[in-house]
Amino acid sequence: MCKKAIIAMSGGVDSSVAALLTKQEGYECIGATMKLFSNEDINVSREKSCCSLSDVQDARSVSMRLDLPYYVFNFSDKFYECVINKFVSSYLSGATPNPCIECNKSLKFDKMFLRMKELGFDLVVTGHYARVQKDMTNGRYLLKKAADKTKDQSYVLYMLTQEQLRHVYFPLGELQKSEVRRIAERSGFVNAHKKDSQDICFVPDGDYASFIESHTGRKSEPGNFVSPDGHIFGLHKGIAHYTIGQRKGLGISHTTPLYVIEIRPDTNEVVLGNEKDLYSDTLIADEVNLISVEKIDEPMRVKAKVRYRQAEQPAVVRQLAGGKIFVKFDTPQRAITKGQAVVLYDGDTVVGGATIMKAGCFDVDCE
RNA sequence: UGGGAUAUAGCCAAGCGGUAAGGCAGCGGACUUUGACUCCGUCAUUCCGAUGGUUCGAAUCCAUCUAUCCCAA
Repeated sequence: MCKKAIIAMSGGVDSSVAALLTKQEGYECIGATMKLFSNEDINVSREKSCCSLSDVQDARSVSMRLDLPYYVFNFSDKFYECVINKFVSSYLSGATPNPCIECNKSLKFDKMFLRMKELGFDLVVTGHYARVQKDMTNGRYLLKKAADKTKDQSYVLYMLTQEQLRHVYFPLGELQKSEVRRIAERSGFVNAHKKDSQDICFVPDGDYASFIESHTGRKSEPGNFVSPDGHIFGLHKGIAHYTIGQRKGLGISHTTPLYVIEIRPDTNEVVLGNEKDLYSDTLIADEVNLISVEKIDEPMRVKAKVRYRQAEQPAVVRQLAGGKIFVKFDTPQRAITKGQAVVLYDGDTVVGGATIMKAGCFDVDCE
C-alpha cells in the first residue's frame, strides 16, 4: 500500500539526496537515469556531460548504497527528436532556446511519466528545488518556489501540467543547498562534493555553435554586423553564435561597448547597438502553460521573469485570442529574447509560463 | 615634391619635459542545470613611426627622413 516512486537520478548530489529522502519517507523506490544521448553521437569524449558513464556510475553507486534497484532508460531517440532538433532549429531561426526546459517538458516529465505508469508506479521524484502544493479552494496543484531562493528552479518547471504535478515529488523543495550537501556528505555519497552541473549537457565544452555545425553538417554562414541605421561594422560568424544582449565575443572594437540588439535571420544580419537599445517593456509569448489558473480572463498583475536567474519584475499579463499571452512590464526590461521562457509568479506561486515570440515596445488591443 | 595636419598596444584614445590614463576587443576566473548579462583579474617590462640632436632627464623640445590624410594644382 506504500507508494512507489521512480527517482530520476542524474548522478549529481541533488537527485541523490532526493533519493535518500524519498526512501527515508517510506516510499518504495527505484533509481533511474535517463540515457539521453551517447557521447559518440555528439562527438564528445568527455565524461563531464550529464549522461556520461561516470554519471551513471555515480547514480548507480548511490542507488546501491541506498539499496535501490537501479535502471538506465534509453531515451536518446526522443531526446534527439525533441531537444536537440529543436535546439538547433531555434538557433538557426534567430532565437535562443532553453534546452533544459524542453528536456524537462519532453523527457523528465513526459517519457519518465510514461515509464512510471507502465511500471505501475505513482510518482516521479527529481532533485529540483521547487515545491508542489494543492490549492484547497479550487483543487488545482500549485508549483511554488523552493525554500532556498538562491537555488529555486521553478522557472524551468513552468510547463508542468496538472496531471504531472499530481505525480511529481520534489523532496529538496524545503531544503537549503548547503543542507543537501551536508546530507550527501553524511551519507557518504561519492558525489557529495561534485560540482553543480552547468552548460548544456549535450555540449559539455560550451561550444554550442560548433555543435550546431556538426549536427547540420553545414558551416554557419557569416553575415554583416550592422548598426540600426545600416552602417556595417564587420563580419559575424553566423547568427547562431549570438543572442540578444550579448556583448562578449563580437570581436568588434568600438568607442563604447556594443551589444547584440537584434538578429535578422532573413538577411543574415546581426544588429549591434548600445546597452540602452536593449530595453523593451512588452512581449508576446506562445506555447503557454498555466498552472495556478485555468485561464486569464482579466488583465492580471504578476511578477514575471524573462530569464533564469533574473529578479522577477512587476508586470500585467493578458491572454490573447489563440491562447498566447501578452505581458507588459511596469519598467522596460533588458534583452527580452525570443525563444526564452517568460514565467509568471504570484508571490511564491507559479501562475504559468510561455515561450517568448516577440519583444518590443507596443500595445495590443485585447477585448 | 606648393601649403597644412597627423603619426602612442589589435582598434579608439589621454599625455603638453620627469619616467606610458581610460575605453573597446582579447585572454583568465567567479557566478549559472540554457544562451547571455554582470563581477573580478590580466593586457605597451630599451623600442610612444624612423634616425639623430638638446637636456640630469623626452612620447613630450629641435632637425631630417618615412607613411597617411586634407587643401590647392
